[in-house]
Amino acid sequence: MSKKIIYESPYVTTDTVIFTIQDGVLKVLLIKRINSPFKDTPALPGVFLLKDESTREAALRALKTKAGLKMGFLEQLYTFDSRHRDPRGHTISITYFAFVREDELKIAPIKSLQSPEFYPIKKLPRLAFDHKEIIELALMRLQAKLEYTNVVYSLLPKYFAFSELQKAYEIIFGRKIDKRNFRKKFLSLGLIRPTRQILRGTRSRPAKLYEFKSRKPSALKKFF
Amino acid sequence: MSKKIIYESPYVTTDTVIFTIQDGVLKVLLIKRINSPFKDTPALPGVFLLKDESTREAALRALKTKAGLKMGFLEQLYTFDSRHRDPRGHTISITYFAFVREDELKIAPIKSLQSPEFYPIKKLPRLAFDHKEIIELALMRLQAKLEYTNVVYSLLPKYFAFSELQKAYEIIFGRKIDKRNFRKKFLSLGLIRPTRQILRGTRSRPAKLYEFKSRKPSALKKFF
DNA sequence: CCAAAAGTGTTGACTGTACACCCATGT
DNA sequence: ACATGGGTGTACAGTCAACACTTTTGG
Repeated sequence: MSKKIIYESPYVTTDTVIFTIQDGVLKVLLIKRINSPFKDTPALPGVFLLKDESTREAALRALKTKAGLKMGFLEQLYTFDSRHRDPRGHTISITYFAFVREDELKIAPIKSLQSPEFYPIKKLPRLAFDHKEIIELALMRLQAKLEYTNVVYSLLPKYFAFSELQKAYEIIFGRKIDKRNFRKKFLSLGLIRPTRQILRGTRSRPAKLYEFKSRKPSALKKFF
Repeated sequence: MSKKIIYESPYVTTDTVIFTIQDGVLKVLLIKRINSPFKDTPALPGVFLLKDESTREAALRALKTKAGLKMGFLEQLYTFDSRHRDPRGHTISITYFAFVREDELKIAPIKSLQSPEFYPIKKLPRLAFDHKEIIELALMRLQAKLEYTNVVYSLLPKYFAFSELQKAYEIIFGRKIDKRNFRKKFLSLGLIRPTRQILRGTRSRPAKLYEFKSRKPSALKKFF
């Protein structure tokens, strides 16, 4: 029945890619490693799995203890298991990713913090382990997500101008989009509605503010 | 440096969903478990990971030893880690999936076989662990793959009639497709070319046979 | 000659894309 | 008054879906 299992398990870790937009640039959250291997090298926040801990729980724990970030939703990205990805021995990493709005980026001052910082994705330093590869995959998934789902809402505040929405898309895809076409297309999806709020004080014409009808993830038929 | 790691790792397994089309029906490969838990219950072929074995290698080993199937390509599906998915203790499973053509289904007679059999996906028996959930996810991915990539080639022989191609799509999506529109759309993708081969002996008009220009996986811009 | 599947085009609706000017405010 | 970003419509091209009849063979 519950016979003792004789196989020797590999080490199991999680690593998480947190994206945000800051100063008009897409950034990822990295910490500085305080131990060998790769001491002092930037890396994704990750931890070893504890007994009976799910990988998602472990990922949230890593974000909280190493980066002071309290996240809700995380989506599983991929499991990395190349044989020599960790010099400490056979180690697999179940990776997650998520996006946060700038105004949610309250990094709490905890003692265990490991110099968390957001780095522009265009200018990443040399990273520990295979974390560069993980970030590249996460970026592809982020773009795919924007095309097929309504997840942009997690990058925007409750009330937002159309131009902010468009800018988020432009930053993540790295190209300009036509204003009129974008507005038409996005409105036709029926995901957002105009509000009575108006954004003033911008030394230009005030902008009508919109809000998402729902802030639950849902898949779309077509997008870009 | 290489300090001894003190965390206790969960058990690590792999499970694989192999799809095929047989008798005009989509089927998955299952084995019968020979040990507890879930003794004699159908399950996906899977194994515990060995020391320094990659999860993909382990998945291939499971297919070979438990089902006598020698596979090439496997694609990672998802990592399942619900806390109580395995009564033997904390166990995560990295899952894979693939499709094979009927004529590749040479199940080799190996002593270790565990009654491998293909089951119609519409009439699955009660399965061990969370394997039903795994199969459901794999089916969704299979359908998505057909929409965005050229992977159908792995379900078809080298030379095939257009109607065979269409039937593969109809079976997997579970609905009829218009002959003329399908032909136009698929030809416009430029993935296949007509050959000089002709399929005769069908008591109806002979069919021109086509072949894929390339049998490497590649992503398409648009599809269905 | 009959049954069976192969093969073939047109139309209308919709979707995506390119493109340029006026508007409301802050300074 | 001017600088700044907000807001709007049209026309063309490409794509998708609906739809029915003729052709070629085997039996």
